[in-house]
Amino acid sequence: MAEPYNHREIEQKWRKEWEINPINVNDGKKPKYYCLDMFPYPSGNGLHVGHWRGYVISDVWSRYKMLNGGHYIIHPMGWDAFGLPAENYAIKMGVHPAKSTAENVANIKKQIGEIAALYDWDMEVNTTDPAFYKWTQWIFVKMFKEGLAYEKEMPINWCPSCKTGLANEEVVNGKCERCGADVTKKNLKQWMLRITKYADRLLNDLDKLDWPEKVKKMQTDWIGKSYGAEVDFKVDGMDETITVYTTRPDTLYGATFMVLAPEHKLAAKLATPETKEAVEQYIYDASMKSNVDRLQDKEKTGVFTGSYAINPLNGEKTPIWLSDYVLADYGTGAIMCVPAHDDRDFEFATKFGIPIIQVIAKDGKEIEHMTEAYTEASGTMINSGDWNGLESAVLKKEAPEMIEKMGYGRKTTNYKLRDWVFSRQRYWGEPIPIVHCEKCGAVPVPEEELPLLLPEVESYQPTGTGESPLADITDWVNTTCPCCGGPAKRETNTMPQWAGSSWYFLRYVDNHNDKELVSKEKADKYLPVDMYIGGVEHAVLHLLYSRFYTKFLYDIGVVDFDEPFTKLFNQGMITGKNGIKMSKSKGNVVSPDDLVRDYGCDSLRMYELFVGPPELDSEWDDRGIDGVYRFLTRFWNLVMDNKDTKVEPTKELLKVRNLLIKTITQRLDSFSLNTVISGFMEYNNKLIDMAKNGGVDKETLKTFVVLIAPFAPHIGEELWRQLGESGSVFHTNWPSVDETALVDDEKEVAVQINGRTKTVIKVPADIDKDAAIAAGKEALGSKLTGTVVKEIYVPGRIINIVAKP
RNA sequence: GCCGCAGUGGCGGAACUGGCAGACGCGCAGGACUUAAAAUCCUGUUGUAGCGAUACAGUACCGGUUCGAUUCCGGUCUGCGGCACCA
Repeated sequence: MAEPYNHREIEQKWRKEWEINPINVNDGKKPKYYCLDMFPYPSGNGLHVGHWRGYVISDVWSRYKMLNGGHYIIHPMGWDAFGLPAENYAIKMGVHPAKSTAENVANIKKQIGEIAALYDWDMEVNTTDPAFYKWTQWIFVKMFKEGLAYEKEMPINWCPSCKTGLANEEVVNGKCERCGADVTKKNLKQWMLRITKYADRLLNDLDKLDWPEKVKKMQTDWIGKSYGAEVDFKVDGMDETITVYTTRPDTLYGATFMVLAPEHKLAAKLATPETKEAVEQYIYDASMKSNVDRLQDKEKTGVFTGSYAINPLNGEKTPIWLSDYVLADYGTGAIMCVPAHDDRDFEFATKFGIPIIQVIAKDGKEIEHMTEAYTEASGTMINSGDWNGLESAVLKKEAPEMIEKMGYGRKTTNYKLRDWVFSRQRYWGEPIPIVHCEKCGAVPVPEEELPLLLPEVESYQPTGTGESPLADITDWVNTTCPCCGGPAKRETNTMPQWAGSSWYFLRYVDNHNDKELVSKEKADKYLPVDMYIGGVEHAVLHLLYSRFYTKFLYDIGVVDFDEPFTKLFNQGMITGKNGIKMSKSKGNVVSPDDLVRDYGCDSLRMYELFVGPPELDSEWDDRGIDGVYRFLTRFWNLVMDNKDTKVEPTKELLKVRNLLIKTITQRLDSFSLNTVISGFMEYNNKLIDMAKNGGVDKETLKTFVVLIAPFAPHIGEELWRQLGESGSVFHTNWPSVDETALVDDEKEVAVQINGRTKTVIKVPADIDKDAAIAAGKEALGSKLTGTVVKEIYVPGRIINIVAKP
């Protein structure tokens, strides 16, 4: 009897051995494969089984790429360590965030070590390391010089709990993405990044990415490109023009009123003496509303300014209203309203008694009593002067140009994407490297003076006034202007957490370079990322920002690719019972540490994958790991009991071996990792059975060991040696399928009557249809009654006899 | 409200391109081994009827296409995710 499976001993043994003789080495000849995990925020809570899953997936994939293709694997790990949680922790405990961050990093690094992943810790980066954020600041300076970073005073999203401004992407349902507090508006001078300049490229280049369609669609929707026209309306009796944006210029004849956002610059000016008071009151009320109030208001409100705009097409006077359903910062902040063909305009017109003119015939006619807007762009134009009789769908496309030719406006496009609010009024972030000089304005810190170090501070407490805690450090704030040498003040806002994570993946491959962000040579050799693995929650935040940064760095010649992540895989979340997200406060966090101790790393790795399809959320159930552990024990026994086998491979054994290779490889390639594990179990059962009845051959056992090695590296390596091999199992080649071994002489075919299976028979693989049908009928015997009307034979699968009684 | 994804045994889930529904695992039941328990091994496990081979029903619901539908089409319900007055 061979020795029993002792996971602790084996795992310790190989962990040590791999440390001395690393298996993933760059000999300069092997092709590279860059497999990247989204780097974690080093939280004090440590890792739970959900974090593990992503890291296991990427490690399995890395090891597979190493075996199948002989790649040198770039598989780094680092720390996204700036940001609010560390700062809040520091405030609470009175400890410097740098200190708590360092402790957390050490702890999580130890936990990650338990996964036995191939991480190359020589490549490690930390966004809070001055040697790293030097380049985060450098990118900002470059953006400033290119006109992509600019200052602007405007009402921004403000989280009253985090006491900082937020980017649009960080506001979810009117609430702060981080803490869930209701987001309000605040007027602040902010640094902005002109991401909108890249809107078209960010949209179009999605086509060349091997990403989940879901994420591409989310980015497409977020960018929100629309096609339409700007139309100029003259204000009656005033020397003013109001420009509106519309995607439905075909309905221009149906515009019966116009609405301006209360923030529109003409809003107050349009008031007449009679309406002045009401208009000013409305503008004031709107300015007091928070995002959440605006979202919760179901009923439309508005006020008539007393002025009229002239529809350029027919000269009609249309009343100008103000309403907060029109957004100030989209399009021109003013819209033409066609109540007959727009739901919102219909609601508004109905409430305030404004005429409704139908200009597109529905089902060929004019509706007598309109109860809702007809929003389809299909039907013939009516009540539309020269445009009568045209098709709405055609006109919708052609109208922008027609309007442009007539001189009433121009063809244009619009985006939902807004520029990126980049200032945070918090301590724990990269200082924005700008100096404000009264004479020279905003001046960047000279590149050779970077990094601009984050100074020590007495209190990290956010001030809540819109100023960063850095503003209190007068001897840091007061400086000289790099431009004129006169007295000047430093920018005291810091960058958002996304700043470092938008480009960190470039730095891993050249993390000690203090002359360049990344050297040309290394960038060419090792970048971009071939496979990026992480949660879907970053679909429009981190993943959009990273694409923007990469495109910018491409434009200024730092890298010669303009998309950072060729392939993306989003793993699902591991949740507690009933799909509840694992969190400390819910008390449902499952720690991997105990499971590793009791079952071993290999078992936990496999179980992480076995719980469900990797792209879907899965509920964690501790009990299931027993099944994987039993499987590994049985597999261990199978190999150990037969390691000295002298059995020659039979035809049957060859077939099983090649089917195993084929099944596992196919499922791996399609990322169906849960069924890879069930496949292993199935073939393990089969081989145990064959071992008892006639035995198994050594080559089949070796093959199995190679296939399982990426999933259970320790047991794989140990059994590989037990089978008499001297080198590492990871330096061998992924086995290939011998198709000739899979050719059958006989096939099992289901015999059906009217599509219902009655029996299964064996037929020669090359049998022809008539013979197959005859064999099927014979097998059915007396079960086949009535008149046969049709006979179907699908080679190797089905014989179906269609009979009528 | 709009867009996307999903709905299969007691549970997690499988089923390649329309071809034997429920692989694999958990749990459960029975048995073997044991003084006993744990571990391990064997057998069974969608429902209904039957001792039984077997028959019928069955992939959220209603309908359609097809020799044949978990898979394709139309409609309904439920759950999850994204967006949310974007003109």
